[in-house]
Amino acid sequence: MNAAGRFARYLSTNRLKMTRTRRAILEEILAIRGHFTADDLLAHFRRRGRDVAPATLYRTLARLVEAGLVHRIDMAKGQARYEPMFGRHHHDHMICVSCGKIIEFENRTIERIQADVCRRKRFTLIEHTHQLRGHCAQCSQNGTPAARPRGAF
Amino acid sequence: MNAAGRFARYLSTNRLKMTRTRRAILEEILAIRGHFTADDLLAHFRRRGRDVAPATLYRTLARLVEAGLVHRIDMAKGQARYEPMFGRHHHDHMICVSCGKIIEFENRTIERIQADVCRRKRFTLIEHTHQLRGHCAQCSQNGTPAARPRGAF
DNA sequence: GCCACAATTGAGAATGATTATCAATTTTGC
DNA sequence: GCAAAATTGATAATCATTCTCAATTGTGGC
Repeated sequence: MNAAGRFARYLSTNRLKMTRTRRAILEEILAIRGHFTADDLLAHFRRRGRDVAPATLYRTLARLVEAGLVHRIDMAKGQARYEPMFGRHHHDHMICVSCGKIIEFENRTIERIQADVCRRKRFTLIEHTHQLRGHCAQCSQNGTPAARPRGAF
Repeated sequence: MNAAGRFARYLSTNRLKMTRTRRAILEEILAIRGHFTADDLLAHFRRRGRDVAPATLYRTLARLVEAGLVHRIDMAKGQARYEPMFGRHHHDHMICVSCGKIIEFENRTIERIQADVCRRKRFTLIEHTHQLRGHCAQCSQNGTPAARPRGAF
């Protein structure tokens, strides 16, 4: 089933409604197709004359995350990032602290070990975050002294 | 060298000063010896009559983190946790979403694969976060329906 | 297709952890 | 002991996100 269909199903299952605004937000996300912030989306809408209230956008993003159609990446500070998860499988992120680029990676072995660790501790895993922060290839090459964290000497 | 000594060294290296307040904060952390929030520390001080301004505490915690003596655990929401790192090596965390308990784990294989992944992508790793969220042994056993995330059906 | 009712929206206020500001105070190298 | 530089604390500011609530919009049942 496509994204809109899955969202519709999720909504009706939870006695929620498929509204014009929700449809528009989902379409916008399909169009962006990368990592984005709530503000990115709001800007897109503003540029197109269609104005969506921040509160509404945040609410809809929360529903999309619940529905499993969008994934939220909590950053240590600043705005959270979101990414569509339509027909994609789980992956984790490397975040460049100088240019902000997000690089995806996935590793089945890590996931497997992680599951083992949980089993051993009788921990029922719901979700996990695995973020690597550092400098991407370009930024390490160019040297970015300004981005070197304080106290790293 | 002990924690106070290492902090003193870090401070003088960076032209910072070892003050009465900083010493008190470090001592308090040594006494707590587990995971704690900034508010936990503030409460401890208040209870003892010694009042420390939140701004000062946050500043000092930042310095301790920079000095590598304390580790900051960024939570998806709410206050950050801190933990002393005096003579401990790196580990990651399982966080119980119903009782808030933090369980530590460490796995050399995961760390090694992680380093491999970075090398392959020419990514210069500075730090990483690996958090597993779910229910701890006690909470899974007791059943905690209230904590079941929305949309998990 | 209409209706009643529950869900949604938007505007704006509120939240809450953390950071910035700045005058008064404390450290420290010399 | 002094001067310069760093720190403190009180308070205001930040800022992403959530809450509130009245007005509007979908929807299941008829």
